[in-house]
Amino acid sequence: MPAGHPLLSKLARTLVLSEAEAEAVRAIPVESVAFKADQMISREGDKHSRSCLVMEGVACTSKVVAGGKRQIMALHIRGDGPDLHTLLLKHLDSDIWAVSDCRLAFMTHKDLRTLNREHPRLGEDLWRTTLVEGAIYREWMVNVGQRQADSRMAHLCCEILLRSEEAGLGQDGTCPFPVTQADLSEMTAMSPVHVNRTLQALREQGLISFGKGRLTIHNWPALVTLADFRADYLHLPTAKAA
Amino acid sequence: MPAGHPLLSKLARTLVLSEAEAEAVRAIPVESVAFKADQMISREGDKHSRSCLVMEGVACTSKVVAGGKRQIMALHIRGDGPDLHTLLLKHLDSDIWAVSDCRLAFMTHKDLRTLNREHPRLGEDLWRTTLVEGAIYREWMVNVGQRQADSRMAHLCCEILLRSEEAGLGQDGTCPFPVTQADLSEMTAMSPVHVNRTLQALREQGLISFGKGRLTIHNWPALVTLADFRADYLHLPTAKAA
DNA sequence: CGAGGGCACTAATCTATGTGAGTAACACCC
DNA sequence: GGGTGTTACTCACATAGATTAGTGCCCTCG
Repeated sequence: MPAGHPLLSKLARTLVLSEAEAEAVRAIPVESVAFKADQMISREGDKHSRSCLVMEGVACTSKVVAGGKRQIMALHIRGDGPDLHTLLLKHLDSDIWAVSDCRLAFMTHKDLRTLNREHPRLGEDLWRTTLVEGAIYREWMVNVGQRQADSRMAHLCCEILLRSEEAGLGQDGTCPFPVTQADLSEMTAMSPVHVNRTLQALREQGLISFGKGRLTIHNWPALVTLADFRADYLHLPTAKAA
Repeated sequence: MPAGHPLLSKLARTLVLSEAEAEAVRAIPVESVAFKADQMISREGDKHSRSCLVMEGVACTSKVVAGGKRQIMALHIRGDGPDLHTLLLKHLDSDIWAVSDCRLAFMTHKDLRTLNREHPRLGEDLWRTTLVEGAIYREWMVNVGQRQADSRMAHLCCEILLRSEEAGLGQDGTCPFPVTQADLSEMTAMSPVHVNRTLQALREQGLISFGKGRLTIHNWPALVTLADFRADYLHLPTAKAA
């Protein structure tokens, strides 16, 4: 995250802050913590007194089922709040992991509640953020439940690029995407082998390249068509449509 | 919904309201509208100036993908707010349908915003509601992505019973569940044929009965085990554990 | 600079679940 | 009270994708 308070950068994406509001945000102390790839950040059942914002790298929310299989339900990039909901929900119902090396900014619930009380407009934007997350969950469910492997993977790529651009991380059809094929398999609910086949198919069609922690989309319109992608569910302020 | 203001009954599930709070809620005008089974309630892209609460029957949130296949992402029973998020999100990103005949209570965003402003504690509970919904989306994603057909169906049954009990609709292992097998197939992302096979297997094992708009669970512990069901994600105030 | 560990990738085989094409049992309606 | 629509249910067969068991390429670290 560029210099400045991480929460400030996040809010400034959708809001124009008054000086008083900006000051209130800057007053919130932040502890920045680094995590290595595949390190657990929080565990299901944890009771939190702080929430965090992703500053660098990629984190995820996941769950493991009885048989040991794991589903990644959400990917968190710069500006996302993986556990904002613990502000109001007593315990965490999923695990949170670092997917790549990453750095998180922790703020206390107490401070966030005070902000919410004294600057309801900002609290509302935080609430809005959690609602957009919900919209993304819905779309991922559609993806996992109904789309074929190639569309499914294509859809994920479209989303990642748009969200990265929104976070100021990507442009011109390319963005950082430091995840392994095994990670992709847990996001898309396919086997790692099939992820590999599918990526190759997309590559051979000249739609994307993926590797070395980076995703590049070569033919956005074709990918969007294959993916059956409509960006409305991301509720982006900047309406990059086609 | 029993007599009284629908929003009042909903909030009273988790909160003890002061007389002033209760009065503020009762002051909100409600329009009650009936829908027939399979009638669309709202369409993707709609811009709302009102939100609703389910009073009777079952509604769902769903999306249709390019090939025409449909995923039901959420089921809404008495007390649920299928489109509460339109309070802060400009447009709807999914369709909302009546699954069975149902009755909804509509309130204007204006009134809800006023309530939120003047009684932040109540607004917070509404926010909390949307966060629980998010937790349910996460669990459904795990269900659709990782669990086998029988566990998947079992998990859905466990959730429905617990949520129905919480809504005051079911008890002693039985609750109304007015959905068809085709509906179930769209919730679980399996084919209708396979839903039928799976239900029969669960019946033969003496775990559940389902039919005539009603679900009965005969062996809760066994079903919970098969389903790999842990209720924590529902964030119920009454902690019915095992 | 050589060894070990990830990770991408491949190939052969298997299986859970989908598909298509029906029949049977009701419920509603004219 | 027979026609029509809806839902449950069956069977035979097809297939997308899982599984298992690898190989080989880097990168890193000692």
